[in-house]
Amino acid sequence: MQVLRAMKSTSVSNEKDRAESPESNQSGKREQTKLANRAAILEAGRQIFAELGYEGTTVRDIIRRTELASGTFYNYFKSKEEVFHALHDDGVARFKPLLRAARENAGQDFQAFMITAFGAYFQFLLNDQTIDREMAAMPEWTRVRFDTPESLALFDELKGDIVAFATEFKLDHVDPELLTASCVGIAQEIGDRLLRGRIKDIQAAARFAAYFVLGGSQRVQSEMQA
Amino acid sequence: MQVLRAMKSTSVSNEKDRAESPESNQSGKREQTKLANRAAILEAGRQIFAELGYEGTTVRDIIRRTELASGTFYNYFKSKEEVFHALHDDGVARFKPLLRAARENAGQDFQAFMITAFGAYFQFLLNDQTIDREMAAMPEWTRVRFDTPESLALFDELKGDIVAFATEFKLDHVDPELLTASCVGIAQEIGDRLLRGRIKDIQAAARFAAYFVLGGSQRVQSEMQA
DNA sequence: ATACGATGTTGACGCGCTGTCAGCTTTTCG
DNA sequence: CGAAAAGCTGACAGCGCGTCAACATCGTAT
Repeated sequence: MQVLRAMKSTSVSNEKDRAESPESNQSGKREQTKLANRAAILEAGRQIFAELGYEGTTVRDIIRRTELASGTFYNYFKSKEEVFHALHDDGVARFKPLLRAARENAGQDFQAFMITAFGAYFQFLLNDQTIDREMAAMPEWTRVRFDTPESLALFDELKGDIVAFATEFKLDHVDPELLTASCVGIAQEIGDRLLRGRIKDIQAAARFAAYFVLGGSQRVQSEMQA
Repeated sequence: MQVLRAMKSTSVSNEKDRAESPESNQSGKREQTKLANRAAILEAGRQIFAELGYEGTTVRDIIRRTELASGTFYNYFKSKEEVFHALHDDGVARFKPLLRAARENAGQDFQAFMITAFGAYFQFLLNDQTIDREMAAMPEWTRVRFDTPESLALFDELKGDIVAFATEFKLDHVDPELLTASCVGIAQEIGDRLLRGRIKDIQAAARFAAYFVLGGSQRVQSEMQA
């Protein structure tokens, strides 16, 4: 059963919409169903992953929480991995503007950028319904990490920002690759501890990370040029 | 077929060993077989994981590369996950003495400790036959990360060392939890890039990381007490 | 309104993996 | 040597996987 049929009973919108706004979005019934099905699978996936963990969930678990037949799943995703990637990319996409805002607001102030960026990341991790948040909360020993193209694009953007600031501040002996890697590593590891409650104070963590990176960069610069 | 039987044909040692050294190690035939079987499974696991990736391998793949029957696997491990953990822990156990050596040799020199420790880690990652090395080389988007008790013990040991140095150097406003997290994050992220060839120079990377941590800690100390 | 192709859904199917267990072989020990 | 213990073996039931022929629904031309 397509999910649209199930929703019809509770939903007020129907064919009239199409009559009133004939060329609004893709609002053929077919398109609507596709969107609804995809959304249903993603939502079911989010729930099941949170309950069973990545390893523990099966495509069947996901589809079972849905009104769809098992075969339908494969019209939308190749595997549970692809579902997870989509969920993950959602999170990345929601975070991206926050990073951009941090850069806009910081102007030429490297320190402000770092504090805002780390703060935004930690805040985002803890508050936003990102799939990674759910997963990190699980007490598993075997974790999964995702490097989707979307993630990598975010890293690249971050690297661009960092290079710009590094140039501005004459950090010409600081390898941007290493610097970006360090920032990412720090963010991930501290973020992980925040999610597990080993660390509590987000603002303190953000300031720590920011000062750490600033001090680290400068020290590397002075040591490396010697 | 137990692997011992297979080895017998090429192995010279046999019952005589037991007669000659009756109470050497656990050298009952039974004990020997158990050791050999376990080792065979681990070795097969190492190969298969490297070939198929963590997600891609099945218990059957592992056991098939062995002369054992499928049921026997479960006398030794509960799942492929447990095999992987054992392999991972092997690596951790081999690295531990290197970290200890770094601390011994450094004496009171925090900088020397950091350079040696990071260097040892990167060297170890690239040279030692650790299972993680094999896996990171694979071009997957979905990675797996392991926090075994063994890993966590290593982190704790590292944290102890770091706290000792932090105390020595009056870094009393630097949260040890955050500092350790940062060191681990930096090591992991740079290590990852080394494994994938995005970064080449191990020594430069080690110095970068060490100076970064030193400078970072000091900056945090001075900012936080203000 | 009707009919017809296009599009998407359904669920049963064959295959392979999982973990178990009764039966058997090998080792240990008296 | 013989009996008991240990542990190996492979068949088995259960389940998840991805596919696909049959079917239902939608879009569109007449």
